[in-house]
Amino acid sequence: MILPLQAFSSLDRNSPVPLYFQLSKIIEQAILSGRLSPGDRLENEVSICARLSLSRPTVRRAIEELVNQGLLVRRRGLGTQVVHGQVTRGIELTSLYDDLLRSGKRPTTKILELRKQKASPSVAASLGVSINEEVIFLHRVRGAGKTPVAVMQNWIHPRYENLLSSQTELAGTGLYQWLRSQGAAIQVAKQKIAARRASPEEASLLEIDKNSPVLTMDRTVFDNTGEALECGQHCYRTDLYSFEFTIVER
Amino acid sequence: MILPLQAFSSLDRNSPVPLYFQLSKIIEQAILSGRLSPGDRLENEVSICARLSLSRPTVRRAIEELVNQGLLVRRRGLGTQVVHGQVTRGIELTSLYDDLLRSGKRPTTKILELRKQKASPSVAASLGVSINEEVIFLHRVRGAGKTPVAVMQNWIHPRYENLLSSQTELAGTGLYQWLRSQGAAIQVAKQKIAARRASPEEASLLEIDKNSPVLTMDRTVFDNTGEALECGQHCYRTDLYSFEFTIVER
DNA sequence: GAGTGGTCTAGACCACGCA
DNA sequence: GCGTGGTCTAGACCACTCC
Repeated sequence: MILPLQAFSSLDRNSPVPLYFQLSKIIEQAILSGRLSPGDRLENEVSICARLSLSRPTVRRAIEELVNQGLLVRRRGLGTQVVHGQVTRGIELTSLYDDLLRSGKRPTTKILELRKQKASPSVAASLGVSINEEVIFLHRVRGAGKTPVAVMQNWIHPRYENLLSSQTELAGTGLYQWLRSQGAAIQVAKQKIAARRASPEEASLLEIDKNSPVLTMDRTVFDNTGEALECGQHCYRTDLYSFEFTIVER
Repeated sequence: MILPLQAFSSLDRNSPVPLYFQLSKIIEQAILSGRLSPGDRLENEVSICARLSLSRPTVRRAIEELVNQGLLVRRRGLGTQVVHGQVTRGIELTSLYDDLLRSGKRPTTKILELRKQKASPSVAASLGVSINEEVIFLHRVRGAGKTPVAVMQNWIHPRYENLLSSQTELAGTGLYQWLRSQGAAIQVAKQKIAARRASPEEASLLEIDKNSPVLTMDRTVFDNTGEALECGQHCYRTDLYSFEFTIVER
């Protein structure tokens, strides 16, 4: 099966959106909508170039995006095919707030603490500040509707000090959304996912039995200058949250 | 600080290894070895091109690899810099066996079951076979030295039927290593990480208390034809295992 | 031999950040 | 205005797979 011509009518060469990105989204849409099914072969690169009057590097880059997302596989001499299996979003740099929104839940936030705090050695190391320098400490319970989902502790770099007076915005959005609104260009995150028993305090906040298992994520986030923005320790109810993602062999 | 010239002496234009890959490894090595420190600026692209007699797309591709690994960040008009923070390997398509080896442990395997089994509805869906078609079922305990680390159940596509007579090789290597030795080109994996209480059987196999938390991973692996190779449900001791990785905003 | 993706070149022009 | 990365072109040659 071949990607139908009709799908390509919408390339806009005057758009600020790069051509490779437009094309990538068009093909992605063809896959997600089912017009291209698992196992189907994509039209070959050279032919796409000809039909769309694009150069081959541009077309290759569009396809590459989807290969890196795990939607397509390429084999030299054979062609490009749609991967089988359910489509799963990769882990992206989103906050739990966005995740809940996307899955149709109504995200809620209870801010337990928002204050300055001297950096512990581990927080100082993560954020690249001196030990005992003051950083912003944020302690929240995130929920879906009336159900608590996660207890989150974040330590934010002191250059975002005005977070201290933004409690209201913070309650209505995610931390990342707020950081972006401050001009931060979030780019890289290093994270660790593990599990343990809930502490008594966590159990009570999450409304689960003492000693229940919780899923934990420790994460440090960097911006496009390569400097740390914030680090956090989060713990999630195991009955309401898990991490799904796709990895691709390079 | 500028990447020193000397580092570039080793480009081999006759090697089958692509130039962009060679260059990428050279820069990566400069970062990992500390010759380039977090915050350091990389020499600009055009100048690298000139010095190495490479075209700009080739140099860009090399740098791009490292940006996608979260080692570098680029800013238009400003340059390319090394990201702060510890370097963490991304999650790769490796088996627990490889993970243990890399961290200096001595991986052990106890195979509990290796036999044909009719596919359950969910296994059939994952592997893309008919319900009740026979697949290969593999049940193992993986350990480090004498300590059990994970209980792993895998269901392998019936086209790898000769796994049934490879119990010995399997005990000494990882499943993925065996699959590759059969010509499988593992390419994409879709996985879910979660946590729950251990079942009584799991607790006994992992030598942990009943109801202890375990970290779980469900994974389906696809080859370069886009077809499923195997799917598995694994559960890990939380005191011995966690998942670390880096994600990059696209 | 024909068809496919993989690598590479040598440019071009643009958008952005800064002085 | 200048230097940086971001996008794009129009080719070239190669490696692999299948017939």
